[in-house]
Amino acid sequence: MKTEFSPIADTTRRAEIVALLRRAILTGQLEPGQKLNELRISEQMRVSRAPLREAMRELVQEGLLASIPYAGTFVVDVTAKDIDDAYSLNKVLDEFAIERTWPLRDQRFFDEIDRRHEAVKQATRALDTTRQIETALQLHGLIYEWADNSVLLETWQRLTSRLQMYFALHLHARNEPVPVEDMHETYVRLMKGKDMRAAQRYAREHIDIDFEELLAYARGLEQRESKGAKADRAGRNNNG
Amino acid sequence: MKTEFSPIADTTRRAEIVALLRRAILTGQLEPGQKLNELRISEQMRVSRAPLREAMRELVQEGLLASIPYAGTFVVDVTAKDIDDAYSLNKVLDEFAIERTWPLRDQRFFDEIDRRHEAVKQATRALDTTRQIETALQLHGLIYEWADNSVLLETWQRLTSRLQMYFALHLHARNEPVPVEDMHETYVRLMKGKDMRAAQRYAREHIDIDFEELLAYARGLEQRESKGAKADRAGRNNNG
DNA sequence: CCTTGTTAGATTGTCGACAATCTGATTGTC
DNA sequence: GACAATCAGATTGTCGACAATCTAACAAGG
Repeated sequence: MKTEFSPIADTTRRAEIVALLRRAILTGQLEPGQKLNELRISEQMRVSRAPLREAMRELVQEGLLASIPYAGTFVVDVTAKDIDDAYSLNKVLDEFAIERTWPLRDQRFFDEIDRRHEAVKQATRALDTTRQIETALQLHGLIYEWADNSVLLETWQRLTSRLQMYFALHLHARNEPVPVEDMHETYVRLMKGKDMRAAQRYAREHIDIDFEELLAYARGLEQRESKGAKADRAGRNNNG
Repeated sequence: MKTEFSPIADTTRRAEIVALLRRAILTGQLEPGQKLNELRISEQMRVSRAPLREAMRELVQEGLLASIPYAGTFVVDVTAKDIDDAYSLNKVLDEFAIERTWPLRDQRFFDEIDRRHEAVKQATRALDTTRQIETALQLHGLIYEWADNSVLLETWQRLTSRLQMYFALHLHARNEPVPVEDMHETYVRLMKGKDMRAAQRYAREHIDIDFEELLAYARGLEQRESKGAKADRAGRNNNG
């Protein structure tokens, strides 16, 4: 037989802790700048500190946490500039991803983009903001998964996770009804069409719309100078 | 007084272990696919396994190691496609980095680019291949440091470290005299000039030259299927 | 009042030992 | 001889305890 098996699930506590913490950060359960007390968390999770600490090191490298030796590990405090940086880079990467994906589109691609689009619409109807963000990013991520470039995909995933965190926080703070209109209809149609340039152009503008409001919100928070921000700056000194 | 102090050095064993391992991988002391035995390494370094394991988790997220639960942690086995992926992405990023750096160039920039160029020339004269790679990448990295985009810089650093590893391995394997000619003269001149498009164009071609040979070498190794390659594929399953 | 030295408590970093899992050889069965 | 079951050794994952370091409160001195 020629059945395809996907890799088996990670069965280490470490992996589960990583997943738990990541989700907590990305959904805004853990706020930016907040300190993570190892003993407290390990007791809550009924785990020793060893796997917890290893999990935290992973998340530090992933860019979601920042640590200062002997002081603690904190949820990163993303500044408006970080958002802006990610946003401008995203525009460039999108263009590249679409270019690479374009000749590789096939029926499976079309089915998948429809499936993800459907997921967004469903979350929108259900007024589930968190899920809406998640599905929208997954829809957007398809071009990165399809571009057949592992480094590009990895880059986008890193970029994305931090954006998701801020999107979630943003909506959580405003706590207003989700726009019911579907902004992705055009995007999907263009990605299935024949004009690559048009798709690239629209992706750029599409990003603009999504980020505009987020940026304004982030700038509004700029006065706060939490400990997480300091950790973010001090944490990365790989440039010896 | 108004003296500026740089952050104090990390004084944890973990940080030193990370630096040690990273250097060993980037210089080719540790070969791709090689398994890292925790007990053996911890005894050699005279540390316990706890900080060593934490250090290894960091390097896994950094993309230099890959781990399989209960099987081990391995030096990543970069394939020709990985190189190709990184190379094509690098072209896009270079264009972006130059665009962002361009209006920010000042006297300090010119001084710094000269300094780094000088370091390359010195390493070339000294026939120190490892140092030559290191300095060349640092010269190239200036546009990323100057572009004032933290996400971009981070992306480039990740990209770079894997390339450095393979460059080192490549030269180590061939063990032939270093080209004495200076390929960076034109690049530096253009980066100091007034024509941004020309600089971008040259950067593209410059990358082409650097990577051409490396890619051919990597393709030649493609027959080998070591355990590290499997680990590389199995290690990343963040797409739930 | 401000600064400096001291100290107790809390938290992070590290260690050595134990449990869980994998690998490869060995044995027994057909 | 081929194959499955078993077992011993090695290696990774996890635990609980101890050491190193930080923080904040307090006292002493100017």
